[in-house]
Amino acid sequence: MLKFHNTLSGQLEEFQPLNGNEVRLYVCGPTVWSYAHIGNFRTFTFGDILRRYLKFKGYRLTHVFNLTDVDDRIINEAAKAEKSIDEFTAPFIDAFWEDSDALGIERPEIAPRATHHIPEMIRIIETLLENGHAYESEGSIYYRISAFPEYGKLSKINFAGNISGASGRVDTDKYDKENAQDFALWKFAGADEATGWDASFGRGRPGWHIECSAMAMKYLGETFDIHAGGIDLKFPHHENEIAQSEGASGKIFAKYWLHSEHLKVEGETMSKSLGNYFTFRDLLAKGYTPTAIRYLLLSVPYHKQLNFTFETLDGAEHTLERLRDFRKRLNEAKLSCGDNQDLQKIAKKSLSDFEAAMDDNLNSSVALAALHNLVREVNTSLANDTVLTANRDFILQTIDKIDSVLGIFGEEKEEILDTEIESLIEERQEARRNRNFARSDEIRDLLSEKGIVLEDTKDGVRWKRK
RNA sequence: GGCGGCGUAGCCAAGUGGUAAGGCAGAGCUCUGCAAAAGCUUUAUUCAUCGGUUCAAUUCCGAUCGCCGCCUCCA
Repeated sequence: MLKFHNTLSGQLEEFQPLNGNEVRLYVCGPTVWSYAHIGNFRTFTFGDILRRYLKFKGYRLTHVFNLTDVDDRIINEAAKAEKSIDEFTAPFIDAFWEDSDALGIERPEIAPRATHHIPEMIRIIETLLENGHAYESEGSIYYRISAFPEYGKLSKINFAGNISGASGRVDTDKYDKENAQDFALWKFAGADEATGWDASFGRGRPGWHIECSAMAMKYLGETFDIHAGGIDLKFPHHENEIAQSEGASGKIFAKYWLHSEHLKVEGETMSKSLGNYFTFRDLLAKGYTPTAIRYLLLSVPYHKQLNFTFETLDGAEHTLERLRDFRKRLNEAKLSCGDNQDLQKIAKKSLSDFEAAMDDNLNSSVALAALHNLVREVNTSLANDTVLTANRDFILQTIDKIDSVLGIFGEEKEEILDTEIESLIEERQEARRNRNFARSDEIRDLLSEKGIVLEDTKDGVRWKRK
């Protein structure tokens, strides 16, 4: 039975879709004003695990993942670069999908962009103006918190206990708002401003939160199943999405709210000033592989902070090598016909352990442990020659099922060596048969320089790339 | 000032009122002509500290120390 920790209730809840076997999922995507960092990708990897696990459970999925391609930062940066918004964001959008694909993050069914949904946002704002949930002030449109008594139900923020502007970010004098907590739905844009859209209530640009309300409701309906995103979006972004959407529709916006915790780097907040800020691309440039990064990102349950360290990332590289070696070895092993019932049981248990772990609010740590236990057991059996042909098929199927969610094994590709290397390996085997170890060691060193590692096993020589 | 989370072996970590998953690193072993690689085994009398509740606490309660986050830029 699949259970999620629902931020809305603050409790672990059994997951029950609103409509039969169909799940409608919205995950907040990136603001495409620069390259996404590994913290961003922790959340997006979580979204991917959520998506894949829902499919694993047999649900039919509509997954919407937005790209925020308009906000003040983008407008300013684009202006600085003397580019249009589209020109400015295009390379970052391309880069984002490139990174995302490399990390094995499945493409969502729908990936809408804010700039393509301005009319939808305008319509919601019109509705909110009509029903008294919004008001105009100095050309901008604000949401009237006092018209939505449930405001705060997601983040559970006690506004009474707060010092106004405790974070130093609230500039209450800047806008003429009825209430300091009221937030902008539409920001006035004067005729001199390059970026603006015309609306019945005046020219301007959308506030940050309205895009998600508009795109979620357009593609998933006024009420849908799951809304997910990073913990920092809980307030104000998601709180405001709820206020806007429910204020306009009068219906519950999303049934389950899932939030992923942040990652830290070497125990500290990731920040540019600390010099521990890494984009996905930074890590690739350091020689790390996308799957190891993915492994690290999913090795800790999404709802707990993850401490990213390079020691762990090095470890993840090795762990993945072990997993891939395992699958390859199992595939290539010379087995006798038959079916070892003990091993079948072990494989079945691993799969059920995996599922039980994921059912428990996506506990990926325990899910990985189930996989590792299977690998260890089968390795032992391989060494004892107790793996039989039927076991291999079943174990490989089990691995495939688990990996349909984790996505860490990668494609099993037939690697081909060039003939020069192949003949060197053959020459070394010949030298070894003739006990010409000087020559065989020489060849081994030569191959090592070429990045080929040899493994002398009792079944012959195996090779792999470093 | 308000609110939330965390502190488990060298590192990353899961976890539960009944005595500590998993991965990496380390060590030992197997294999090997020797290596390497690979595989296996092993690694916390103990879960920040101090009290309390309990037959029993890492797990519940309280205090203390330390770390992280949110309180209208944020994944």
